Amino acid sequence: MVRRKIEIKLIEDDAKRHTTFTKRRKGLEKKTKELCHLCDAEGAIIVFSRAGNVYACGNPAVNVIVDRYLALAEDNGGEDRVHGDADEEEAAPPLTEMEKMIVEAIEGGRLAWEATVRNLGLSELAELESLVEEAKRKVAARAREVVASGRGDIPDGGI
Amino acid sequence: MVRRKIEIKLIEDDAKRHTTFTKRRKGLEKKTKELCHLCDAEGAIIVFSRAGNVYACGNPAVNVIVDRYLALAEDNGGEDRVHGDADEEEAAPPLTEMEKMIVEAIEGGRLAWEATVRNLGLSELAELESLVEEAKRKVAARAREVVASGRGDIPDGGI
DNA sequence: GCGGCTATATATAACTA
DNA sequence: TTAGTTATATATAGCCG
Repeated sequence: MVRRKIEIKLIEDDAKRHTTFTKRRKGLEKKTKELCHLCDAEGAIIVFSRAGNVYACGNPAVNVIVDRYLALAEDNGGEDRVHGDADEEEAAPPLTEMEKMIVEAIEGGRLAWEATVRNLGLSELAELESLVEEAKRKVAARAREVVASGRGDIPDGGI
Repeated sequence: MVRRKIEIKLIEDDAKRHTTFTKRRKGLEKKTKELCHLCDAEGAIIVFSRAGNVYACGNPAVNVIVDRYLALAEDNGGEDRVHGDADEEEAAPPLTEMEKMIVEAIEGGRLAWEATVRNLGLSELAELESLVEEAKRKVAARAREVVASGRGDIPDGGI
């Protein structure tokens, strides 16, 4: 894909293969997140390297996606590829409203604390309150950092 | 990515969002397969559209990948120890206490304030800061509410 | 082995049929 | 809608430090 086109076949050289694995895996993760953000979708990617290491990332969480997939797969006989097609858009959201809000709040950078907070108990509230305090400090610190560096743009292609 | 750059934010228009979803999903599937072939890896990608439809593909099979993932996740007490996760790598700063606590307090999912904040520009920071402020007020308000009602449990399952 | 740095190969947003 | 087309934005293979 770049300075020279390559065939999609096993890369024999260990070092090269590992480098490619790392780069492409990161690219996949980035694109997975982009898809979720752009389309209000939820997904996860799980990859096992040849060495057996696991790399997974997902929105809202890999476990959530996996569990839901398994639940549906049972109904479908566990096919390699499940389809639901695109005609009946606007079906019931798979996630609860609260989950969606949290996802949006956190992943999308927009907060919907109202609903989130409403579902917390006393202990969680106390904990969360201090966390919010801390979060505020970090945001402020980062803001100063940005101002100090004289830049107001986004450092890298971050999502 | 093309005739005009777009920001990675929810696409409001239904038709456009769906088109993008389809194209990007296919692109992801293609790249997932390429990664597997190039690096002798095994992986799967699972995506739920907003409508709740599932799209999954993997090598050797989604179920195999999913099962192996779950087996590993169990040994590790969840996905916390799994390599890649949300917005940044494990290589980067480890989870802060704040992150861990928020994760626990809210959903058991994951987020990475540190990484998120690090990728924000000035305007986004300003916005986030005010949101954090607001969140703090709401948490406090809710805390008083809970105390007043003499209960510390969760109102109801939904929202 | 990681983090840049290009030069290309791909992916894909907007458009058209 | 569901496909092609095209012009750009991204991803990334091969190198370096």
